[in-house]
Amino acid sequence: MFELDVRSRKPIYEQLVEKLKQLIINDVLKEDEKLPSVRELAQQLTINPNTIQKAYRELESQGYIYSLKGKGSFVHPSGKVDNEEELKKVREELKKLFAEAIYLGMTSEEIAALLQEVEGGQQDD
Amino acid sequence: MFELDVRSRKPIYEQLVEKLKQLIINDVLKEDEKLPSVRELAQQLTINPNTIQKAYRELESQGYIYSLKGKGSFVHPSGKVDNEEELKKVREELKKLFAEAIYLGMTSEEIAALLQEVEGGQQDD
DNA sequence: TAACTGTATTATTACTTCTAGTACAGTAGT
DNA sequence: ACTACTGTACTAGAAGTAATAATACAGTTA
Repeated sequence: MFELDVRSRKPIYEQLVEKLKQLIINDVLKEDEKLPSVRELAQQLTINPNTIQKAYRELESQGYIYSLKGKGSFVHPSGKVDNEEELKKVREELKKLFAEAIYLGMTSEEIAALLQEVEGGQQDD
Repeated sequence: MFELDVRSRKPIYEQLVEKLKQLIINDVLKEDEKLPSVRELAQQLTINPNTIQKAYRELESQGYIYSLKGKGSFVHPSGKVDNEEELKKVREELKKLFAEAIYLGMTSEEIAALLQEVEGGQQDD
């Protein structure tokens, strides 16, 4: 499914959250699609089930997946995500990153071009 | 100068790097301005000098400040920062964040508006 | 009932952060 | 030369976090 860098300074469960988020955002994992079970994914990646669960819990609290006891964990339908808290964080991060990009010499045109690139890729894939 | 959240999950030195970066980017700390010495800032914030040094070392490696033995640490002039590695990271982060923002329901117009806002604030303050 | 699912708890190990103390080297003013 | 600043480096230990391991409980499905 994907790889993790165990030697990284970043915690494994954070890497997992990021990777899964990317897969969901880029529609590799479709709406309501079932994710691998905690134990199954743990076996595939040869890491502890508790670590997987921690990542799933985080993803659920951020609104990216939902979990049903006895059934499994599923991708939260994109349109129905209503996470104002998460949106606020993203806006703040965007502002910081814009300031940083400009400081490092990027023009707003370059940045806008990146945005268009990503926007196009969303429908396409 | 600023405050740190010791109870945060984030390492103190990382918080320090972020805060100082913001001050530099937003021109609160001007070009070639002298930063507080390692020991001085440590005393002000009541944290260990080694922690400050770690933050300064990180900021220097990212091109935001430069340090002169016996003299002090200073803000790197913005125009002369040429950190292609850092720029690459920022581009990647921007792409991820754009995808995430769109997924959470932001339109590219909203995102572009944020960019304009930040761009205007750079000259203004 | 059996075999799956998520979830929770406790204990232990491993790793990172942070602190503490010390030391060395360069700069500036006296 | 002396003093008092600067940055930098190193070792050792304490404290906190991440990751593992083992177990248990609850809900679903066939």
